[in-house]
Amino acid sequence: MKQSKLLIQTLRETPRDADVVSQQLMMRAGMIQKVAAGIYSYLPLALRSIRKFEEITREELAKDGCQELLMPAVLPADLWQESGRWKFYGDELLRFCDRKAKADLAERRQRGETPDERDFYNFCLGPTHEEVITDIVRKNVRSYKQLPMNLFQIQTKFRDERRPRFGLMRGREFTMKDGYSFHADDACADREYWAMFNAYKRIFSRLGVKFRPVEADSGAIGGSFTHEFHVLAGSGEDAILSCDGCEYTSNIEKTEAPALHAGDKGKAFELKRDHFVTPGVVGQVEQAAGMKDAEHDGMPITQTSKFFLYRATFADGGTRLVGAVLRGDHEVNPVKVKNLIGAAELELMPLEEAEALTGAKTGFMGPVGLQDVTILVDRSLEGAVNLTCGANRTNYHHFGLDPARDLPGCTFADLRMAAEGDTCTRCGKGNYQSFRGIEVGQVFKLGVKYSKSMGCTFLDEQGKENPMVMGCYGIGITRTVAAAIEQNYDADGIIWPWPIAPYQVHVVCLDPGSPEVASIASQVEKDLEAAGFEVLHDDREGLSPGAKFKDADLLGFPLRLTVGARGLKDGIVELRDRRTKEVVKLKPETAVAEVSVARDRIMQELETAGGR
RNA sequence: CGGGGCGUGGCUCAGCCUGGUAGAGCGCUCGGUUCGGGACCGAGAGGUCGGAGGUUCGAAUCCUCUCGCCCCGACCA
Repeated sequence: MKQSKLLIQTLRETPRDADVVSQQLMMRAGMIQKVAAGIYSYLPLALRSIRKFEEITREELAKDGCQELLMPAVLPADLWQESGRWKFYGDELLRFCDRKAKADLAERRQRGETPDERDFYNFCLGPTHEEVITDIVRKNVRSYKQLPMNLFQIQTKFRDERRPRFGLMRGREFTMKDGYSFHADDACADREYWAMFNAYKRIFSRLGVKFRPVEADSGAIGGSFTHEFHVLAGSGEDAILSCDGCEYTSNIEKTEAPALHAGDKGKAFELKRDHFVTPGVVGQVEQAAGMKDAEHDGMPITQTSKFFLYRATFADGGTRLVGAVLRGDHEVNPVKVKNLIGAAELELMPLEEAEALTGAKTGFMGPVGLQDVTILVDRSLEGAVNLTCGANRTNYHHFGLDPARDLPGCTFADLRMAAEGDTCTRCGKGNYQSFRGIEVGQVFKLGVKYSKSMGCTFLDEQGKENPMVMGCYGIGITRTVAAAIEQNYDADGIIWPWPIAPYQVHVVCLDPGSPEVASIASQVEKDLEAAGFEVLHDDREGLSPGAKFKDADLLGFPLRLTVGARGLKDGIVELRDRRTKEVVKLKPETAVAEVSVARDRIMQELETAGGR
């Protein structure tokens, strides 16, 4: 491909509205162009990478017998009502109405009525396709003999994100591989789950990025278990903890926190209800230092406690107040609190309300004596005595708290945000290490949630009707391509992993005005293409060598082959590795052989550097 | 949705406070000199200053409303 004919405009400066590296580089490299917030055109270079990753995905899924199909992006409301999600999905579901519903709406308005327009929405843009696939399967599959079945599609999805950002990483429109499996029983669904887990490991390994499968939170009503696949990158939005002694790797939202020693486990004092006057003491550090009496001159921070008030909302619409008690230097993990009580939503109580409820300013709230509040205590405080806590009276703290004694009916559980350095709860030997990750895939055991609500059943060997057990498996295709850049770039531009590079070799001709040089460059281009390499030939005239090199670095193809009059005087061209910047001088006739050697070396490095 | 910021040639920005001929750099076109890490000279093309209304003799500039975009928070491939 001749670069002079390629649709591309590189930018020297970073567009102002690009905020993450992948977006900045893709825009500067002329790969994507923004059309609206979170909505992008994929220009030729970007599309090549996207297609390559799709192909890797297809090939690996085919090995597990998955079948590709394609469902519509525009979906009728009926199906979503059947699963119940029309009501619960929220504003991320972009809903609209067709001409018939519009006419109905207009007619009602004509009659002087003021109907709610939302009641007339009868279509949506699909953010995910459980409903449609379940509908297809229930219509076409009736017998256990046809199961299991694993179906997938690669399709443009739309989610009306509250805040689209980060370019392709969190767009509103994006390309996703979504797969769904159907099974006669749980055991079979579990086997498929692990088959997909392994397929995903193969897919991301082939991609050539560092990644981790991590145990994730499946939510209170979610399936029984789930793994997320994360590309490791400093700019990732998710925190991951990974044990350095075993395989346990999990999203910090879910990571089990070990119980740590807390408080004084010796002789218990009475809860001193006469309060310690602690004016101006809000933080735990001051609280610990401020606890003084005849026998104590301050305390360790591990003997203080902190308290959070939440309002939990349940699926049935009911609400409940929940108080969480943790050691003073620990962080609360709201996801654990939410899952423990089985809430659908959990929100930190607004400060004014919490102050009204407890009768104390922030910093002086505590769990003792609160009515109608479910009290949860982190398990690190189990057995602890002589803790301090807010006294629910401004400028006062209690001293001598024993949760088991002073908080009747409280529940001890793991409420804490695990932290780097904590001892692993699985092996008990290693310590957690922390990483940042970009979630690019998820495998999820759905169970019978959709098959039950939508009547997706089969006849078993006894002729008895059963709901199918389902699993679902997603990969954010466009996000993954962006994530690969987030992980692989330098000050000069992108460093493409070989398997998804738009082109593999960039032939840069420095003197296209010279017929001899131009013809050798074209010959090298032809030779490489004939050998199966994908080549972009920078044949543009009138640009200085520096400008061409800058562009080549920005585009970031793995290998650059420089063809210039200077080198050809000595009969050589130069092959440069984008990542290592190493240069090999070679004769043009040996280009194919040398490029092959370089490719083999790069692929070898990818294999050793990948995920585990 | 709450809080903050920004909309001026394709890109980055100045001009706005204090109203009076719409600017610079990059990119693009043409000519010339250059030519191994974003060269130089000259000549060009390209903008209803996000939109609507208002104040004024006169608005990119002041006022009102609106739309879009970006950042920070609660949600997610």
